[in-house]
Amino acid sequence: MSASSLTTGTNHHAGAAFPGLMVRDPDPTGSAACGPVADPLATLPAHAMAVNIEKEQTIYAEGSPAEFCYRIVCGCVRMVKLMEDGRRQVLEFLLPGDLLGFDALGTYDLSAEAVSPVVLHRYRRSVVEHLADGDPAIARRLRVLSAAGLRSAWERMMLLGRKTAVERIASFLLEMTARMPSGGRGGVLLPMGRLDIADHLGLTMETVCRVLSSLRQEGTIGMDRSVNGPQVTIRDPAGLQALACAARH
Amino acid sequence: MSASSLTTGTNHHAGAAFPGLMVRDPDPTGSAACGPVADPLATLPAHAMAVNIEKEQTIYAEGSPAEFCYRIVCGCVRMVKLMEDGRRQVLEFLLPGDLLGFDALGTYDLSAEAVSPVVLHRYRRSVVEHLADGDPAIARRLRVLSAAGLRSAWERMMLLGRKTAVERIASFLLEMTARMPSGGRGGVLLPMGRLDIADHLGLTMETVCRVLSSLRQEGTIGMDRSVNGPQVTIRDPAGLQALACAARH
DNA sequence: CGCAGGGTTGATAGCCTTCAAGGTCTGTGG
DNA sequence: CCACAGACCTTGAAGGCTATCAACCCTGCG
Repeated sequence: MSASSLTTGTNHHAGAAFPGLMVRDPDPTGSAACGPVADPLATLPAHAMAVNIEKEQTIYAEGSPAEFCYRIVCGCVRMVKLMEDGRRQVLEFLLPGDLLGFDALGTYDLSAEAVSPVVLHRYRRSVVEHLADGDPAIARRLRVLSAAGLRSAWERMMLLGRKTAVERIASFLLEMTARMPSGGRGGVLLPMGRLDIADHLGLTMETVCRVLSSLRQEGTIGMDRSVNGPQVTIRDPAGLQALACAARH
Repeated sequence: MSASSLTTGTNHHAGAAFPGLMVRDPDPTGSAACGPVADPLATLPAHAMAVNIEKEQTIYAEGSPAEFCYRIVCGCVRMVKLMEDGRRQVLEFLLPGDLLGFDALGTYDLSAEAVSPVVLHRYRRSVVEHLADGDPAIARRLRVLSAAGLRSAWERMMLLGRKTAVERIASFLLEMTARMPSGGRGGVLLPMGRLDIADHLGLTMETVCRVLSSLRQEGTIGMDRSVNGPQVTIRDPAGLQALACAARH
């Protein structure tokens, strides 16, 4: 939204286009925005190297040295944390335009895995750090990105700590429709499976299924089987919105 | 003058003048640390203004314009998010040495409230931003702080999404003992009430009580009533550690 | 056609919440 | 000194929400 030049082409892989760093970005300049300003990170792509990742493959693993950071060109990535026990938490899903690894600190603290086939631009972290040292605007931009990450983490902590299953699913669907390219109107094509959604929302696969089914029966959403996976359609956005926040009995 | 002047007031681990935005800070210099390096933020206190806050008073409210940021000199602060519904999530507790508001973006996204009487150093955010623009080391330091905040947020999301009540309490006690000044050995004096703990861990007050009671009966912890509140003593750290991670069935 | 993987639905159990009552300590005033 | 109110904490009993276990469906594929 903020960088309109980006969203013009649906599949912005056209070499010249340099999309902004994050899909939703409250304030690209960090403060006192006055009209459309060039993204300080626009020079970054000059240092990029394209990388293709197959579905279900690991981009980087928790604990490994953080040498690179990435920008997603297309596809969907999940950020994962595991317990020895096997329990899993998907901390977030990343979509085209999102950045990953920019906030690493020596080693990665999360694993990054491809939910679908993914195309990335890869940058050397040392290069990015060097650029930031030389340009306060870039440094500021990186701080803004981290701050945005913190905000979304806090929002999700509220979801995990205090919301019911129905509220979590409703919130998730609304968030995804807002972030997905085709999210303008009804349909969302969720690239991730039920288990990924469950591990993202602190639920089980079965509960996710049950809630989705009941939402469909109530007419709040629709579910079809598209060619490349299950498609969810929002039939009653207002209803979903109501469920997402205030749905305690 | 120097950073040490800040920490003198509180018995805080020496050297770590600025333990992460929220918690501990793995690598103060950002990367390639070679021995003890002066904290880039050491010059900050020159711009500080001391502020006293009474117990249960609000330092700043969610949604209000973010004009200031703070460093805690002594006392305990809780960062809170509310739903219209009244449900509450305590996203984190901040202790002496911790920073708050440095990651704000126009407006505060969380409320900051004093759990106990609190003394703060207050900085104007515009000043901090200006300093960061002029000194890459400071800018880098701020990025490291945000990254540390993200890590602790991810850790807590795992806790909220996937851990049982016993595991949450055990994790919480261990984290607090590690962070509290007197945490070297057995006892921790928890400054916050049961309800705050519950809202931090995504539980109810009653569940917190029950789990603490059962831990006491098992001899894992001890509970005494000190002059300024309930005191928890860790009698079996290894046992707690075991409960914190693997306690399913 | 059989198989494998993901998704859906059902029955039961368990963890935690909810509702409720009792307990302990502190401070205040008679 | 004692009574009493109030805040906070603790414990008990019942119920609900979600997990667990299990079966079944559906699609794609060899």
